[in-house]
Amino acid sequence: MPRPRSLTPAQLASAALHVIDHDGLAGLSMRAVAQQVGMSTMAIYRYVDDRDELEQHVIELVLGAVDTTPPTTDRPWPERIEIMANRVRDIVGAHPGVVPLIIAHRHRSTRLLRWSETVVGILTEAGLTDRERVIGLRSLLAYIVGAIQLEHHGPLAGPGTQAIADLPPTEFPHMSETARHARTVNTDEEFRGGLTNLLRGMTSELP
Amino acid sequence: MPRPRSLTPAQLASAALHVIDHDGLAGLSMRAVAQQVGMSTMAIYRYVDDRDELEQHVIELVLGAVDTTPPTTDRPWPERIEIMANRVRDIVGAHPGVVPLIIAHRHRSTRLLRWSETVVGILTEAGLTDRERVIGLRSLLAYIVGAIQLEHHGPLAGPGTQAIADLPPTEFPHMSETARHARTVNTDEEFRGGLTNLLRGMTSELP
DNA sequence: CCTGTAGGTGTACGGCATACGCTTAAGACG
DNA sequence: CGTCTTAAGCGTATGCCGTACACCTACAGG
Repeated sequence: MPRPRSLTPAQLASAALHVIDHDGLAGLSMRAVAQQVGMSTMAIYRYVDDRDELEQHVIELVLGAVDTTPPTTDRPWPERIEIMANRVRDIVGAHPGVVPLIIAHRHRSTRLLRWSETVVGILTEAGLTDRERVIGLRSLLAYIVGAIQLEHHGPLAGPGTQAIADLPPTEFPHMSETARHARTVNTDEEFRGGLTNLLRGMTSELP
Repeated sequence: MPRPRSLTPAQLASAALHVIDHDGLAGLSMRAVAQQVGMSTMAIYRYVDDRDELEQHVIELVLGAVDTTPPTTDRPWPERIEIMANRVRDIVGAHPGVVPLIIAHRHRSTRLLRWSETVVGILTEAGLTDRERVIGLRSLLAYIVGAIQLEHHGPLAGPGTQAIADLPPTEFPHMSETARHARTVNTDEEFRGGLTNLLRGMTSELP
């Protein structure tokens, strides 16, 4: 009976994500999204209650692309966890601006819960105790979230490294030395290296 | 010759921190800080160029309380790293609102650089290679930053756990099971557990 | 006491989220 | 085909925000 909507919710979320990818999270505003979809600012409010809800749709759009099905069980479990971690990093890394949104809205994302479900499943198969699973899931999340943020907010291998390399070597001997080597470690190796350490620590708890 | 300032920069930063502790990072505004110090909004600009600089002063105030001197060397190096990590967590955890600021301004904080200098020093004494030190420092930072954020933005042991425990057990069997046990792991144990795993992984790289 | 300088203030502008009320497009029904 | 109903979409206004700019003024040096 009434006038039909001219936009799907997915189109709206996609427009908001486009704004973020293009102008960063700081560029995200109801006005900018409205312009992106070619509507007035207030028209957006026919689709979402407020900005917060728009953000939720954006992260659901992004995380919706993460494959949450368990990897094949013919590999050792740390490798399977690594696959799960990389799936998140690959998707989220393509949209670094949304990282703060994911942290803020994380407990409301069914997609992330499903990812966690799969991860805990792998940890259970691996034989970890209840307590070890709690700590394992949390520390994986903490590491992944922290690593993605640091990577996309001035990576150590990047312009930040230059600033560190320029530190007075007398006051910061180790840091200026480390910065020299940091350039030779790319971000993939860095992420993988830290994750491997974390997993190795979890493994060594086992009998 | 001119009129003297009626505020020290430290007093200003402290006022801003008070606002953050009281109303969260979202409550931080030039107007709010001005009211806190009993001055007009624009008076703040006699002390800082812009909001960004005010934020830098806040994190320097917070991180300034972190002891960056190397711990006594009579303990094994992973314990010394743990001491360093706990020093940051204790201070920053008391002001969770500033965590996003620390991430944003981290490469400009001399205090955090000094902390890193000490940590890398310990890793060097431990015998890690250049490459391992780069990865070690970065993964420690990533873990600490991520863990503090998760902890103060809906901890798994806390109200967020209830939401997870209420998930349909048929769809999320592992998560609802894990949530039941999560309540018995307090945040200190959680942080310590993940850190221990990470350090164990780094240790096992050694000969 | 006078005066130059910098500290502090008031006002104003453009941008933000969003409440509210209006106009209008278009499917449903006669 | 005409009309009616209902939500879609829009314009305006309010109260936040950071901050530019012009102004007044307290005070240390002379």
